[in-house]
Amino acid sequence: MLDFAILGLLKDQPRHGYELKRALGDLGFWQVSFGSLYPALRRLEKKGFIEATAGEGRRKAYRMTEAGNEGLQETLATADRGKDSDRTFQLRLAFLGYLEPTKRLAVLEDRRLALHDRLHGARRSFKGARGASRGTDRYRLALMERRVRSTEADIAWLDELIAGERSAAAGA
Amino acid sequence: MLDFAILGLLKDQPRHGYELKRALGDLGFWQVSFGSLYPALRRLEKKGFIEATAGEGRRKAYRMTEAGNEGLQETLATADRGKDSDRTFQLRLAFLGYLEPTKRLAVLEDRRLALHDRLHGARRSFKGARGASRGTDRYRLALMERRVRSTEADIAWLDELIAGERSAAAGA
DNA sequence: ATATAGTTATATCGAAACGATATAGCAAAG
DNA sequence: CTTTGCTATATCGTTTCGATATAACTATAT
Repeated sequence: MLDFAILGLLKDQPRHGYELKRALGDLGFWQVSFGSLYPALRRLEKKGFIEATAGEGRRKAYRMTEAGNEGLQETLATADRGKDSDRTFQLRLAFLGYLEPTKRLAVLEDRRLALHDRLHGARRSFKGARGASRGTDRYRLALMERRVRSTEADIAWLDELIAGERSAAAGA
Repeated sequence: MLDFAILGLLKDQPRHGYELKRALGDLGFWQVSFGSLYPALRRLEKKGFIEATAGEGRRKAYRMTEAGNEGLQETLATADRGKDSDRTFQLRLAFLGYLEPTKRLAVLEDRRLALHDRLHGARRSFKGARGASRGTDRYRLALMERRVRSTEADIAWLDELIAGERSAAAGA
Protein backbone atom coordinates (compact mmCIF):
# COMPACT_ATOMS: atom_id res chain seq x y z
CA MET A 1 0.00 0.00 0.00
CA LEU A 2 2.72 2.43 0.98
CA ASP A 3 4.83 1.01 -1.81
CA PHE A 4 2.03 1.83 -4.22
CA ALA A 5 1.86 5.38 -2.89
CA ILE A 6 5.60 5.90 -3.27
CA LEU A 7 5.63 4.60 -6.83
CA GLY A 8 2.74 6.89 -7.70
CA LEU A 9 4.55 9.91 -6.35
CA LEU A 10 7.80 9.04 -8.12
CA LYS A 11 6.09 8.59 -11.48
CA ASP A 12 6.29 12.31 -12.30
CA GLN A 13 9.61 13.20 -10.77
CA PRO A 14 12.41 11.92 -8.53
CA ARG A 15 12.05 12.89 -4.87
CA HIS A 16 14.03 12.38 -1.68
CA GLY A 17 12.64 10.73 1.46
CA TYR A 18 11.55 13.80 3.35
CA GLU A 19 9.85 15.17 0.26
CA LEU A 20 7.94 11.93 -0.23
CA LYS A 21 6.65 12.13 3.31
CA ARG A 22 5.48 15.68 2.75
CA ALA A 23 3.91 14.95 -0.63
CA LEU A 24 2.01 12.02 0.84
CA GLY A 25 0.78 14.16 3.71
CA ASP A 26 -0.30 16.81 1.21
CA LEU A 27 -2.66 14.32 -0.41
CA GLY A 28 -4.63 14.92 2.76
CA PHE A 29 -5.56 11.55 4.14
CA TRP A 30 -2.37 9.93 5.39
CA GLN A 31 0.52 11.08 7.51
CA VAL A 32 3.24 8.49 6.95
CA SER A 33 5.99 8.09 9.50
CA PHE A 34 9.67 7.65 8.72
CA GLY A 35 9.46 4.30 10.39
CA SER A 36 7.20 3.22 7.55
CA LEU A 37 8.77 5.23 4.78
CA TYR A 38 12.43 4.23 4.95
CA PRO A 39 11.83 0.49 5.18
CA ALA A 40 9.44 0.86 2.24
CA LEU A 41 12.15 2.60 0.20
CA ARG A 42 14.54 -0.26 1.00
CA ARG A 43 11.93 -2.79 -0.12
CA LEU A 44 11.34 -1.01 -3.39
CA GLU A 45 15.06 -0.69 -4.02
CA LYS A 46 15.55 -4.40 -3.43
CA LYS A 47 12.77 -5.19 -5.89
CA GLY A 48 14.44 -2.90 -8.43
CA PHE A 49 11.38 -0.65 -8.64
CA ILE A 50 13.26 2.49 -7.61
CA GLU A 51 16.91 3.55 -7.46
CA ALA A 52 18.67 6.08 -5.28
CA THR A 53 20.78 8.77 -6.94
CA ALA A 54 22.89 11.44 -5.31
CA GLY A 55 21.02 14.67 -4.71
CA GLU A 56 22.10 17.96 -3.16
CA GLY A 57 24.13 17.57 0.02
CA ARG A 58 23.30 14.36 1.83
CA ARG A 59 19.96 13.97 0.13
CA LYS A 60 19.20 10.84 -1.82
CA ALA A 61 16.85 11.37 -4.70
CA TYR A 62 14.85 8.26 -5.55
CA ARG A 63 13.90 7.67 -9.15
CA MET A 64 11.40 5.16 -10.49
CA THR A 65 12.83 2.49 -12.81
CA GLU A 66 11.07 0.96 -15.78
CA ALA A 67 10.27 -2.11 -13.67
CA GLY A 68 8.78 0.23 -11.11
CA ASN A 69 6.51 1.76 -13.70
CA GLU A 70 5.29 -1.67 -14.72
CA GLY A 71 4.66 -2.51 -11.07
CA LEU A 72 2.65 0.66 -10.65
CA GLN A 73 0.58 -0.06 -13.74
CA GLU A 74 -0.14 -3.55 -12.54
CA THR A 75 -1.27 -2.40 -9.09
CA LEU A 76 -3.41 0.31 -10.67
CA ALA A 77 -5.12 -2.09 -13.04
CA THR A 78 -5.71 -5.20 -10.93
CA ALA A 79 -5.74 -5.72 -7.14
CA ASP A 80 -9.29 -6.51 -6.10
CA ARG A 81 -10.73 -3.05 -6.33
CA GLY A 82 -13.98 -4.10 -4.70
CA LYS A 83 -12.40 -4.59 -1.32
CA ASP A 84 -10.13 -1.57 -1.23
CA SER A 85 -10.01 0.06 2.16
CA ASP A 86 -11.03 3.71 2.22
CA ARG A 87 -7.42 4.76 2.25
CA THR A 88 -6.46 2.45 -0.58
CA PHE A 89 -9.29 3.80 -2.68
CA GLN A 90 -8.20 7.37 -2.08
CA LEU A 91 -4.70 6.43 -3.10
CA ARG A 92 -5.96 4.68 -6.18
CA LEU A 93 -7.97 7.74 -7.08
CA ALA A 94 -4.99 10.05 -6.56
CA PHE A 95 -3.15 8.08 -9.23
CA LEU A 96 -6.11 7.23 -11.44
CA GLY A 97 -4.80 9.64 -14.05
CA TYR A 98 -1.95 7.19 -14.67
CA LEU A 99 -4.39 4.43 -15.58
CA GLU A 100 -5.65 3.98 -19.14
CA PRO A 101 -8.71 6.22 -19.58
CA THR A 102 -10.90 3.33 -20.70
CA LYS A 103 -10.31 1.47 -17.44
CA ARG A 104 -11.04 4.33 -15.06
CA LEU A 105 -14.82 4.14 -15.00
CA ALA A 106 -14.75 0.54 -13.80
CA VAL A 107 -12.69 1.55 -10.76
CA LEU A 108 -15.23 4.19 -9.81
CA GLU A 109 -18.16 1.86 -10.27
CA ASP A 110 -16.56 -0.88 -8.19
CA ARG A 111 -16.23 1.65 -5.44
CA ARG A 112 -19.83 2.70 -5.83
CA LEU A 113 -21.00 -0.87 -5.31
CA ALA A 114 -18.85 -1.24 -2.21
CA LEU A 115 -20.26 1.97 -0.75
CA HIS A 116 -23.78 0.79 -1.43
CA ASP A 117 -23.13 -2.37 0.52
CA ARG A 118 -21.77 -0.30 3.35
CA LEU A 119 -24.79 1.96 3.26
CA HIS A 120 -27.20 -0.93 3.57
CA GLY A 121 -25.30 -2.34 6.52
CA ALA A 122 -25.11 1.03 8.20
CA ARG A 123 -28.82 1.71 7.72
CA ARG A 124 -29.75 -1.68 9.03
CA SER A 125 -27.78 -1.35 12.23
CA PHE A 126 -28.91 2.22 12.76
CA LYS A 127 -32.57 1.35 12.40
CA GLY A 128 -32.11 -1.76 14.52
CA ALA A 129 -30.46 0.15 17.33
CA ARG A 130 -32.97 3.00 17.22
CA GLY A 131 -35.86 0.56 17.40
CA ALA A 132 -34.48 -1.58 20.23
CA SER A 133 -36.47 -1.39 23.47
CA ARG A 134 -33.52 -1.24 25.85
CA GLY A 135 -32.09 1.60 23.75
CA THR A 136 -28.54 1.97 22.59
CA ASP A 137 -26.45 4.66 24.22
CA ARG A 138 -27.07 8.00 22.51
CA TYR A 139 -23.41 8.43 21.56
CA ARG A 140 -23.25 5.12 19.76
CA LEU A 141 -26.50 5.97 18.04
CA ALA A 142 -24.92 9.22 16.86
CA LEU A 143 -21.96 7.26 15.50
CA MET A 144 -24.28 5.02 13.53
CA GLU A 145 -26.17 7.95 12.13
CA ARG A 146 -22.94 9.60 11.12
CA ARG A 147 -21.92 6.47 9.29
CA VAL A 148 -25.15 6.43 7.33
CA ARG A 149 -24.92 10.10 6.43
CA SER A 150 -21.28 10.13 5.47
CA THR A 151 -21.69 7.07 3.31
CA GLU A 152 -24.59 8.74 1.52
CA ALA A 153 -22.48 11.85 1.02
CA ASP A 154 -19.63 9.76 -0.33
CA ILE A 155 -21.90 8.09 -2.84
CA ALA A 156 -23.22 11.46 -3.99
CA TRP A 157 -19.68 12.76 -4.38
CA LEU A 158 -18.67 9.65 -6.26
CA ASP A 159 -21.65 10.02 -8.57
CA GLU A 160 -20.46 13.48 -9.56
CA LEU A 161 -17.07 12.02 -10.31
CA ILE A 162 -18.63 9.25 -12.38
CA ALA A 163 -20.72 11.76 -14.32
CA GLY A 164 -17.58 13.77 -15.04
CA GLU A 165 -15.82 10.63 -16.17
CA ARG A 166 -18.59 9.72 -18.58
CA SER A 167 -18.67 13.12 -20.19
CA ALA A 168 -14.86 13.11 -20.45
CA ALA A 169 -15.10 9.73 -22.18
CA ALA A 170 -17.81 11.03 -24.51
CA GLY A 171 -15.74 14.10 -25.33
CA ALA A 172 -12.72 12.01 -26.27
CA MET B 1 -5.97 2.18 21.47
CA LEU B 2 -7.14 -1.38 21.00
CA ASP B 3 -6.63 -1.89 24.73
CA PHE B 4 -8.94 1.05 25.32
CA ALA B 5 -11.55 -0.46 23.02
CA ILE B 6 -11.42 -3.82 24.75
CA LEU B 7 -11.78 -2.31 28.20
CA GLY B 8 -14.73 -0.26 27.01
CA LEU B 9 -16.46 -3.34 25.69
CA LEU B 10 -15.80 -5.35 28.83
CA LYS B 11 -17.18 -2.65 31.14
CA ASP B 12 -20.77 -3.86 30.76
CA GLN B 13 -20.27 -7.59 30.59
CA PRO B 14 -17.61 -10.29 30.24
CA ARG B 15 -17.02 -11.44 26.69
CA HIS B 16 -14.82 -14.02 24.97
CA GLY B 17 -12.32 -13.19 22.22
CA TYR B 18 -14.45 -13.89 19.20
CA GLU B 19 -17.31 -11.91 20.67
CA LEU B 20 -15.02 -8.94 21.27
CA LYS B 21 -13.97 -8.98 17.65
CA ARG B 22 -17.57 -8.99 16.54
CA ALA B 23 -18.65 -6.29 18.99
CA LEU B 24 -15.81 -4.06 17.83
CA GLY B 25 -16.75 -4.61 14.21
CA ASP B 26 -20.36 -3.80 15.05
CA LEU B 27 -19.31 -0.34 16.21
CA GLY B 28 -18.90 0.21 12.50
CA PHE B 29 -15.50 1.76 11.96
CA TRP B 30 -12.92 -0.87 12.76
CA GLN B 31 -12.47 -4.51 11.83
CA VAL B 32 -9.86 -5.83 14.25
CA SER B 33 -7.89 -8.91 13.34
CA PHE B 34 -7.09 -11.78 15.66
CA GLY B 35 -3.45 -10.94 15.23
CA SER B 36 -4.17 -7.70 17.03
CA LEU B 37 -6.82 -8.91 19.42
CA TYR B 38 -5.17 -11.86 21.14
CA PRO B 39 -1.86 -10.12 21.87
CA ALA B 40 -3.89 -7.21 23.24
CA LEU B 41 -5.76 -9.56 25.58
CA ARG B 42 -2.39 -10.93 26.80
CA ARG B 43 -1.14 -7.39 27.44
CA LEU B 44 -4.21 -6.47 29.42
CA GLU B 45 -4.04 -9.67 31.42
CA LYS B 46 -0.40 -8.99 32.27
CA LYS B 47 -1.29 -5.50 33.45
CA GLY B 48 -4.03 -6.98 35.61
CA PHE B 49 -6.73 -4.99 33.79
CA ILE B 50 -8.70 -8.06 32.75
CA GLU B 51 -8.84 -11.69 33.83
CA ALA B 52 -9.84 -14.81 31.93
CA THR B 53 -12.49 -17.08 33.40
CA ALA B 54 -13.76 -20.39 32.08
CA GLY B 55 -16.76 -20.05 29.80
CA GLU B 56 -18.79 -22.63 27.89
CA GLY B 57 -16.70 -25.30 26.20
CA ARG B 58 -13.26 -24.01 25.32
CA ARG B 59 -14.32 -20.38 25.45
CA LYS B 60 -12.51 -18.02 27.74
CA ALA B 61 -14.66 -15.21 29.04
CA TYR B 62 -12.63 -12.11 29.86
CA ARG B 63 -13.83 -9.95 32.73
CA MET B 64 -12.65 -6.45 33.59
CA THR B 65 -10.99 -6.07 36.98
CA GLU B 66 -11.23 -3.06 39.27
CA ALA B 67 -7.78 -1.94 38.08
CA GLY B 68 -9.08 -2.23 34.53
CA ASN B 69 -11.97 0.04 35.32
CA GLU B 70 -9.60 2.63 36.74
CA GLY B 71 -7.44 2.35 33.63
CA LEU B 72 -10.48 2.89 31.44
CA GLN B 73 -11.56 5.94 33.42
CA GLU B 74 -8.12 7.43 33.17
CA THR B 75 -7.91 6.95 29.41
CA LEU B 76 -11.40 8.37 29.01
CA ALA B 77 -10.61 11.45 31.06
CA THR B 78 -7.11 12.43 29.98
CA ALA B 79 -5.06 11.47 26.91
CA ASP B 80 -4.61 14.55 24.74
CA ARG B 81 -8.05 14.68 23.26
CA GLY B 82 -7.10 17.44 20.82
CA LYS B 83 -4.92 15.15 18.75
CA ASP B 84 -7.09 12.07 18.70
CA SER B 85 -7.08 10.34 15.36
CA ASP B 86 -10.48 9.94 13.74
CA ARG B 87 -10.66 6.39 14.92
CA THR B 88 -9.64 7.22 18.45
CA PHE B 89 -12.30 9.89 18.63
CA GLN B 90 -14.97 7.50 17.46
CA LEU B 91 -13.87 5.04 20.09
CA ARG B 92 -13.87 7.72 22.73
CA LEU B 93 -17.37 8.70 21.70
CA ALA B 94 -18.59 5.12 21.79
CA PHE B 95 -17.61 5.00 25.46
CA LEU B 96 -18.39 8.60 26.36
CA GLY B 97 -21.35 7.42 28.38
CA TYR B 98 -18.89 5.93 30.87
CA LEU B 99 -17.32 9.33 31.49
CA GLU B 100 -18.67 11.70 34.13
CA PRO B 101 -21.45 13.75 32.51
CA THR B 102 -19.81 17.06 33.42
CA LYS B 103 -16.68 16.18 31.45
CA ARG B 104 -18.35 15.09 28.25
CA LEU B 105 -18.92 18.47 26.67
CA ALA B 106 -15.21 19.30 26.79
CA VAL B 107 -14.40 16.18 24.76
CA LEU B 108 -16.84 17.19 22.06
CA GLU B 109 -15.57 20.76 21.94
CA ASP B 110 -11.96 19.67 21.69
CA ARG B 111 -12.97 17.62 18.71
CA ARG B 112 -14.78 20.58 17.21
CA LEU B 113 -11.64 22.68 17.37
CA ALA B 114 -9.56 19.95 15.76
CA LEU B 115 -12.07 19.61 12.92
CA HIS B 116 -12.04 23.35 12.36
CA ASP B 117 -8.28 23.28 11.96
CA ARG B 118 -8.63 20.47 9.49
CA LEU B 119 -11.29 22.38 7.59
CA HIS B 120 -9.08 25.42 7.20
CA GLY B 121 -6.21 23.33 5.95
CA ALA B 122 -8.44 21.45 3.54
CA ARG B 123 -9.99 24.64 2.17
CA ARG B 124 -6.62 26.26 1.70
CA SER B 125 -5.16 23.39 -0.29
CA PHE B 126 -8.33 22.97 -2.32
CA LYS B 127 -8.46 26.64 -3.30
CA GLY B 128 -4.72 26.66 -3.93
CA ALA B 129 -4.89 23.64 -6.22
CA ARG B 130 -7.96 24.90 -8.10
CA GLY B 131 -6.31 28.26 -8.70
CA ALA B 132 -2.95 26.91 -9.88
CA SER B 133 -2.18 27.59 -13.55
CA ARG B 134 -0.73 24.17 -14.43
CA GLY B 135 -3.83 22.59 -12.89
CA THR B 136 -3.90 19.69 -10.49
CA ASP B 137 -5.16 16.40 -11.82
CA ARG B 138 -8.96 16.31 -11.65
CA TYR B 139 -9.02 13.22 -9.43
CA ARG B 140 -6.81 14.78 -6.81
CA LEU B 141 -8.95 17.90 -6.97
CA ALA B 142 -12.00 15.75 -6.32
CA LEU B 143 -10.25 14.23 -3.30
CA MET B 144 -9.56 17.67 -1.90
CA GLU B 145 -13.13 18.76 -2.42
CA ARG B 146 -14.35 15.64 -0.70
CA ARG B 147 -12.15 16.39 2.26
CA VAL B 148 -13.60 19.88 2.58
CA ARG B 149 -17.17 18.68 2.30
CA SER B 150 -16.87 15.75 4.65
CA THR B 151 -15.16 17.85 7.28
CA GLU B 152 -17.97 20.37 7.04
CA ALA B 153 -20.50 17.58 7.40
CA ASP B 154 -18.66 16.21 10.40
CA ILE B 155 -18.70 19.57 12.10
CA ALA B 156 -22.42 19.91 11.48
CA TRP B 157 -23.02 16.45 12.90
CA LEU B 158 -20.86 17.23 15.89
CA ASP B 159 -22.76 20.46 16.47
CA GLU B 160 -26.00 18.51 16.76
CA LEU B 161 -24.35 16.24 19.28
CA ILE B 162 -23.09 19.23 21.25
CA ALA B 163 -26.55 20.82 21.24
CA GLY B 164 -27.99 17.56 22.54
CA GLU B 165 -25.33 17.44 25.22
CA ARG B 166 -26.11 20.95 26.38
CA SER B 167 -29.81 20.33 26.67
CA ALA B 168 -29.13 17.06 28.50
CA ALA B 169 -26.92 18.98 30.92
CA ALA B 170 -29.62 21.64 31.36
CA GLY B 171 -32.25 18.97 31.97
CA ALA B 172 -30.19 17.34 34.72
C1' DA C 1 30.87 36.84 16.99
C1' DT C 2 28.37 33.37 18.69
C1' DA C 3 24.91 31.11 21.25
C1' DT C 4 19.90 29.55 20.43
C1' DA C 5 16.19 27.83 18.19
C1' DG C 6 13.95 26.08 14.18
C1' DT C 7 13.88 23.41 9.87
C1' DT C 8 15.36 19.87 6.73
C1' DA C 9 16.86 15.35 6.33
C1' DT C 10 18.16 10.38 7.00
C1' DA C 11 17.95 6.69 9.96
C1' DT C 12 16.74 3.12 13.61
C1' DC C 13 14.25 0.94 17.61
C1' DG C 14 10.72 -1.47 20.01
C1' DA C 15 5.94 -2.06 20.12
C1' DA C 16 1.70 -2.57 17.88
C1' DA C 17 -1.29 -3.90 14.17
C1' DC C 18 -2.25 -6.40 9.97
C1' DG C 19 -3.47 -10.29 7.01
C1' DA C 20 -3.25 -14.92 6.31
C1' DT C 21 -3.61 -19.15 7.99
C1' DA C 22 -3.64 -23.41 11.18
C1' DT C 23 -6.47 -25.99 14.12
C1' DA C 24 -10.50 -27.88 15.98
C1' DG C 25 -15.19 -28.41 17.83
C1' DC C 26 -19.85 -28.40 16.67
C1' DA C 27 -24.27 -27.87 14.00
C1' DA C 28 -26.97 -28.23 10.07
C1' DA C 29 -27.69 -29.66 5.32
C1' DG C 30 -27.17 -32.89 1.56
C1' DC D 1 -22.47 -40.07 7.86
C1' DT D 2 -19.97 -36.75 5.63
C1' DT D 3 -19.16 -32.43 3.86
C1' DT D 4 -19.90 -27.62 4.47
C1' DG D 5 -20.05 -23.63 7.29
C1' DC D 6 -19.80 -21.27 11.57
C1' DT D 7 -17.65 -20.42 16.09
C1' DA D 8 -13.49 -19.99 18.45
C1' DT D 9 -8.58 -19.65 19.92
C1' DA D 10 -4.10 -19.11 18.44
C1' DT D 11 0.33 -17.97 15.93
C1' DC D 12 3.50 -16.47 12.06
C1' DG D 13 5.85 -13.18 9.22
C1' DT D 14 5.46 -8.63 7.55
C1' DT D 15 4.22 -3.96 7.77
C1' DT D 16 3.26 0.17 10.14
C1' DC D 17 3.50 3.23 13.97
C1' DG D 18 5.41 6.63 17.10
C1' DA D 19 9.21 8.22 19.29
C1' DT D 20 13.64 9.41 19.09
C1' DA D 21 18.76 9.99 17.68
C1' DT D 22 21.70 12.43 14.82
C1' DA D 23 23.45 16.03 12.08
C1' DA D 24 23.78 19.84 8.97
C1' DC D 25 22.15 24.11 7.66
C1' DT D 26 19.60 28.70 8.48
C1' DA D 27 17.76 32.40 10.80
C1' DT D 28 17.36 35.12 14.87
C1' DA D 29 18.89 37.04 19.12
C1' DT D 30 22.27 38.53 22.43
